[in-house]
Amino acid sequence: MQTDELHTRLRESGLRATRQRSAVFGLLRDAGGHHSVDDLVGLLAESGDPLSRMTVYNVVSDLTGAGLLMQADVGPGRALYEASETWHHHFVCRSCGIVIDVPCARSTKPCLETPPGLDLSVDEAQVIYRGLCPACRAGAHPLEERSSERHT
Amino acid sequence: MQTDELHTRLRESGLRATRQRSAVFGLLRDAGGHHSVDDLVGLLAESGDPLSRMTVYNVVSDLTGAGLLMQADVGPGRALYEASETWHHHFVCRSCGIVIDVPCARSTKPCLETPPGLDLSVDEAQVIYRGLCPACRAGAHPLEERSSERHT
DNA sequence: CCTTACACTTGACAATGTAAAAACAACACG
DNA sequence: CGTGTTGTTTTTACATTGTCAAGTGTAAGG
Repeated sequence: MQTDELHTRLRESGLRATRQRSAVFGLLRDAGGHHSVDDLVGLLAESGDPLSRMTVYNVVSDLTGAGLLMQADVGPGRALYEASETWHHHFVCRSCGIVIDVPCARSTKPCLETPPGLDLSVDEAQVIYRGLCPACRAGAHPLEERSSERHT
Repeated sequence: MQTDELHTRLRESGLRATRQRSAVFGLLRDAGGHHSVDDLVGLLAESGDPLSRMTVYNVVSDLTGAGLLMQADVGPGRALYEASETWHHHFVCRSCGIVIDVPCARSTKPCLETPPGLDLSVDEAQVIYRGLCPACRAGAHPLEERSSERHT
């Protein structure tokens, strides 16, 4: 992850290549995973390049609009961002909350269509899988008992 | 939607039948649609039965845990609740933000499985469809221009 | 009725996201 | 290589959403 390559990627996407954008984009690509804005602010401060919270909000918004980042749909609450190249979905553990990427069967978007009869133009369909991760299923993190889930 | 029926539904689900729980449950069933907690607080105040914000948080949490309500996955931000009986997904308009129910092809949960090779026990899969609703596609609400969506 | 466990309320607080204006920097151009 | 324009970053203040803890109230079984 060279500075020059980040610069080029930003310019190619029609954005000005600023130090702050390179820092956020590079961090998300190098660290991988899913990160909230405040998460990124903390990581950047640790790495010796502190950015204001507002700047990180601006940067992730701009980079997401340009397609360089994507917002991970993991339910209500804080927004998570990641730098993956390929479209995929997410598994969220009900017990520990860990987020695990799930490959998408189709490589093109949208990977699912709405049933016929609805006059909706879908350009993207993101799936949230919920359940227990291997560790929690093994009883490693019995933080919350969720017996009596009575969903139909 | 009789008071007695609400009372019975609550008791059947193992919950105490309080005025507040009946009010929230009845409102969501009668009004339909997807509502945030503050939304509900406002509607209840208008209807002459004001409840504290904390109470509404507690009630929707209890009723969701009992399976009487479900949380609608519509992306990061505020949580939305609804009283639908059948499992379904949601379409979210990128322009106006309207949420439209989308029937689920399978009636049993989970309606989607993760690809093989991942050791995950999925009990639920919820899909978020994004795109433009008919009104916005017709140019009725051109609030945001989102040209140059460059997702891979 | 009366008791008791559970629910509701209140007030303060934490976390997350947004708005507006001034200081600053990228980069196209000469 | 300077320089001006335009977009970016920063700061400060604030709005929204959700949580915690302690005290009061009430549903429901005996």
